[in-house]
This record gives sequence, structure tokens and C-alpha cells, in this order.
Amino acid sequence: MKLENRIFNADCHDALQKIPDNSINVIITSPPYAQQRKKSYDSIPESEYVEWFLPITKELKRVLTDDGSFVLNIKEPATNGERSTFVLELIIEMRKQGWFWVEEYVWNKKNSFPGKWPNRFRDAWERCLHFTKNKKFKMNQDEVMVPMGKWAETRFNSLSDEDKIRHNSASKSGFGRKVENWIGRDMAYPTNVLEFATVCYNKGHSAAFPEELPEWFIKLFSDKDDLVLDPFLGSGTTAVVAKRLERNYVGIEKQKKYYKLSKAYLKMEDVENKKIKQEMAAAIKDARKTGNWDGLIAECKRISSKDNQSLDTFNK
Amino acid sequence: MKLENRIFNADCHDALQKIPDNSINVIITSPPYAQQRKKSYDSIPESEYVEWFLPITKELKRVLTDDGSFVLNIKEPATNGERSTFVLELIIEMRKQGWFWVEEYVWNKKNSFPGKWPNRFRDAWERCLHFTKNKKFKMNQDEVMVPMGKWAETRFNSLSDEDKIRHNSASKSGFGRKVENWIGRDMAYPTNVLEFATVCYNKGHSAAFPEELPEWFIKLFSDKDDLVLDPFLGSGTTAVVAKRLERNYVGIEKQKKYYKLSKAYLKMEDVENKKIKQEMAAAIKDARKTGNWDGLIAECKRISSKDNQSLDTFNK
DNA sequence: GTTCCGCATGAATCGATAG
DNA sequence: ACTATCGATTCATGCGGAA
Repeated sequence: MKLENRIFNADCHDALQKIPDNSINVIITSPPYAQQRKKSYDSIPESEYVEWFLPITKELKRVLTDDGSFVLNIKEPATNGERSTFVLELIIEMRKQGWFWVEEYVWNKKNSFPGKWPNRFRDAWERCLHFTKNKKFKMNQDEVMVPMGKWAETRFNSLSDEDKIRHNSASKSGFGRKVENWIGRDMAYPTNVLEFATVCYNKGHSAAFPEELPEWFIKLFSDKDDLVLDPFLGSGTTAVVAKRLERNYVGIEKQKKYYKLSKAYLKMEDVENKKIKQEMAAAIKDARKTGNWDGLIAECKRISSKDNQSLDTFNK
Repeated sequence: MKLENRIFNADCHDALQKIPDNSINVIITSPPYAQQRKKSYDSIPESEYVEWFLPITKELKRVLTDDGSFVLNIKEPATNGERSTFVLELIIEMRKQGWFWVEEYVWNKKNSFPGKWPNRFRDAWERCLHFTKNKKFKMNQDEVMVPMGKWAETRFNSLSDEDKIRHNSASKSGFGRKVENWIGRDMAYPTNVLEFATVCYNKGHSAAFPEELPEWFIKLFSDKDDLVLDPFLGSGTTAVVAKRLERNYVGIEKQKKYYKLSKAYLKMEDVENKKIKQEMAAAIKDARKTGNWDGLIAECKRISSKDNQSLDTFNK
């Protein structure tokens, strides 16, 4: 059975069995967080977290290609006045499994959750742990270069959208080449501190991380047509971004609700017409509001078929 | 013997014996980094780092007051293609010693050291690990509040440097009061991500961290006249800042060179006259350049005596 | 059509209260 | 003494209605 562009609605460890060895180029995920108090459906107690996760990382190592990367977005909560140590323990244990702990990127969340406590400030960062199977791996550093310095930044902002499009589409013309050179001079490689804002529900949906995060790592650690896996897909951000970047995706999500949500968002990626896209977004928002997920995918298909019609009409 | 405002030129663990129990309010330090290859005078091999550091943290716990804080600025290097795990192990072991691991602050180094490697980007952050002896401790959150939000940010950017100074010094004028009110309304508590630029050698000296870093933690975790310890004083940044903030300091530094440098910088804090201050800075710079440290302290005393004279003259 | 303001919304954490 | 639930605190962001 074809693996590419599938979402499994199953337990993570079970579904991983169906994925062959050395087949995934990048794994990006944000696993369910450990929580001491709430014993909700998908929450693992802190004390059992490492023990629970290690069999999964073992499978992830098996399915990853030799030059592939595994990016683990995680942050230990503060309970009883101090930070938990299970993430530290996890890193140490994963190295014993044979993983290379290449780097720890910091995701600096510009809009962190508010609050005030006597012993700490707001938590504004999460770990993005970068693991590989080998010392050498695929890394396309040029894909994530950033504008350098203030001057370059303002110049970029002052470019009209049309200018940018013109540059992209006409990169082989004299004009295009000129801008290209100029950009090359004023772009710098980023650091291991990433600055993205978190997503809020009012933007349409909430997710563990904003699209920029998987986008950055997918560009960096994979090529076009490569295969991207998110073993805890959630609302589907990783798959949606992978699709948009012309990579293939595989997703695993245990909860039916999020499974359907992912399918809906992926369907929305196919839609070209702006109004129809908005209509689909409204349907998703409605399902979130009412908690009625059953009809969502059918509804999305119905709406999306209108897009095809409108395209057909347009083509005539 | 008086403990306050002394610098010990001695081995860290030895000197700590002389410090009584529960006498230090804040400990801030950046210990010598582990290095795999170089076996220089003050470098500890990675494999022995935890084992070497734990007896010291045990003493630090002894000398710290019950409501005191220990801030450990550290970052594991990347060797052989991956990050070392000794910092993670250190945290776990320190908890076994009875430390509370309250928080991990990230120091985001805005101007990080340049460089390019095939498997990683520039390292732009370091850990500032916050440990305490108890769940409750001293924390003066209001001392480190920051301007809030986008609007305030742009306002601050549009103010010239002089305007900022004028606001600070003339807070009772009409202009000042207005801005003051506005600031009072628009100050927010910071997050656990700190943004300080690194210090450059051309600023006069190199140090493990910029003055802003100990300043932030000293303000946050101590009151006026409290006692601040840096067991690996280096060029004396922590002591200088503590003195400036009207705290008392204790420093320990093994290397004669850095011991003398610290004394020189502390002497410079006493000098009021700008020109004489510059003269002393030049003498320090000269000692760094020539490597001739023997006469430095005497020279600083000689220069500083001129300051007293000039003050006397001024007073007449 | 713009710009501007009000408002709801977060992978949060602590202390108090209740059982 | 230990666990479970609840209220209070707080701020960057984007949406929607208003001017």
C-alpha cells in the first residue's frame, strides 16, 4: 500500500510498524506533553514519560533514512515549583539508543502565555531538539537564509508584492539576476534561536506550533519530493506545510477529532478559489465550535467540489 | 576576617571553605567550560566535568541563604558532531544534592560569534540555570520590568538616546512626568528569554557575559546590601556590577592574571573623574596587551590617588 | 476601502480550598 | 499529609465592528 500522503488514524507505535525501514527523510513532531494533574485522553504522567516515549523513538530511528533528521519540539512544564527533568533524561536515553543529539534549537515564542507567579516569569521558549542517525546528514542551509541587518530588512519591506513575484519568476532575466545578486549579498545564515509567534484559536485554529516552525525545518532538512513524517500530527500543521512545500507527508493521529481536522485542512490546501476556501474554513470553525466532527470531511469534499466546478467554468 | 567585598586568589573549592553557612544571598557564575582537546590550565575534560563540579555545588548550597538563588550560566559545546550531555547530567545530579531546579532562562545572544559549519548554525544562546535551596525564595520582579507591546516598542525606538536619558534624569518635568505615566501603564514583566548582546574585546575587555546579565539577576534575586558571590570571577564582571548596585560582593579566582584584572576593574569603579577613568582603562588595556600584570594593581592605585586629589581640589 | 479600537484567546502556573 | 479542582493572574495577536 502506498505510504505517501496518508494519514493514519491509529496509535502512534502501532502505525509506525507499517512504515518500512529507512523510508522517512524528516520527522517533525510535538508529542503530547506530560501533565501531572490532568489525566486527559492523550496525556502521559511525567513519571512515565520517558518509558512511554523510548519505544516510539526506537521505531522512529528505524524508519528514518541514514541522512535524515528528527526534530522534537518539546518543553517540560513547571510543577511544584520547579521544572521537570524528564526531557533531560529523554535526551540521555535517546543517545543510548544510538541517536546523535546534533543540536538544541530554541523556539523563542514572541507571544507567550500570560500570567504572573511569585517564583517565575512567563515561559517564552521551547526546545526543538535535533537528532540524527549519523554524523553526516542532509542540511540545505541556503534554504533558510534570513535578511541581514536593519537596512536589508527595510529594503525587503519596501519591495512591492509584484516586485517580489517578478524577481521570482524572472530570475534568469537581467533584472532578476541583479536583484538575486543583491539578495545574496545581504542574506545571512540564521542562528539556532528561532523567533516565531504562537498561533491562536482566533486565527482559525490552534496548534502546538505555528506553520513557520515545520516550514523552517522541512526546508532545511529535506528536498522536494522527500517524505515528511509527523507521528503526533494533531491538527495537521506538519502535513499541510509539507504538502505546500511539495514534499510528501505521512501523519499519525490517534484522536478521531484531530484526524478529521487534519484531513479537512489538507483538503483546503487543494482549493484555489478564495471564497470557497473561506467557506471551508467556516465549516471547520463550526465543527470546532459545535463539537460535531462526523460530517466534516463530507462537507469539505462537497465544498471543494464546487471549486473544481468553478475552475472548469473558468477554463471554458 | 571580614568576608564582604573580598576577592580570593585561590582554588574555588578551597576558598569556599572559608565562607560560613547561609551567608550568601545570590551566586552568579560562569564556570570554566569543558573542553575535550585542550588541556589548558583551567579547562576540565568533558568526561570529568560533573564529577569535578558537584563538590563545588555542594559547598555553594551550604553557603547560600535559605531564600537565596544560584544562577549558573553555562552552555555545552558541540564536539564530534553533537552536543555534550554533561550539563543535563549536572542538573539531574544537582537535584539529587537537594537543589531546586526552578527555571532555565535562555540568554539569547544578539550578536553571536560568526562561523559556518555543515551540520549546525551559529550558537546564539546559553543556559542560565536557576537553582534554589527551597521552594520559596527572594524575587524582586518589579526591578526588571520592561516596556510593553508593539506600540511602546516603536515609541522607544523613535526616541533618541538623549531623549531616553532626559526622561530618566528629568522625570519630574512636564515632559518627563507624562512619559513616566505612560511607562507606568505600559510596563510588563519580562519572560524567561533574556536578550543581551555579547561583549566584544574592543569594549575594553572580554568576559564570559555582559554586565547586563549579572545586573538583571542581582536586581531580581537580591536587595541592597545583600552579599553576591561569584566563585569563578574571571575578569570581575559580577563583582563590579554588584558594587555598582550597592550590593556587597565576594569573588574567587584561581588565575593570578584574572585576579589582578578584577581588582583593577573594581578600583576603576571608585574613580569619579572621567579622564582618570580613561587613564586607568588604558593601563588595563596595556597590561592585557603586554601580558605584564605584575605592576597593574600598584599602577591603578597610583592613578586612582590622583582622582582623590582632584576631588579634594574640587571640594575646596 | 482604510485605520483604529475592543475583545476573545491561548501546550501556563500557583495558591487556596475542599475532600 | 496528599490529591483534585478552581480562581486569579497576564499580554501578544488577529478578528470584527466602528468611524
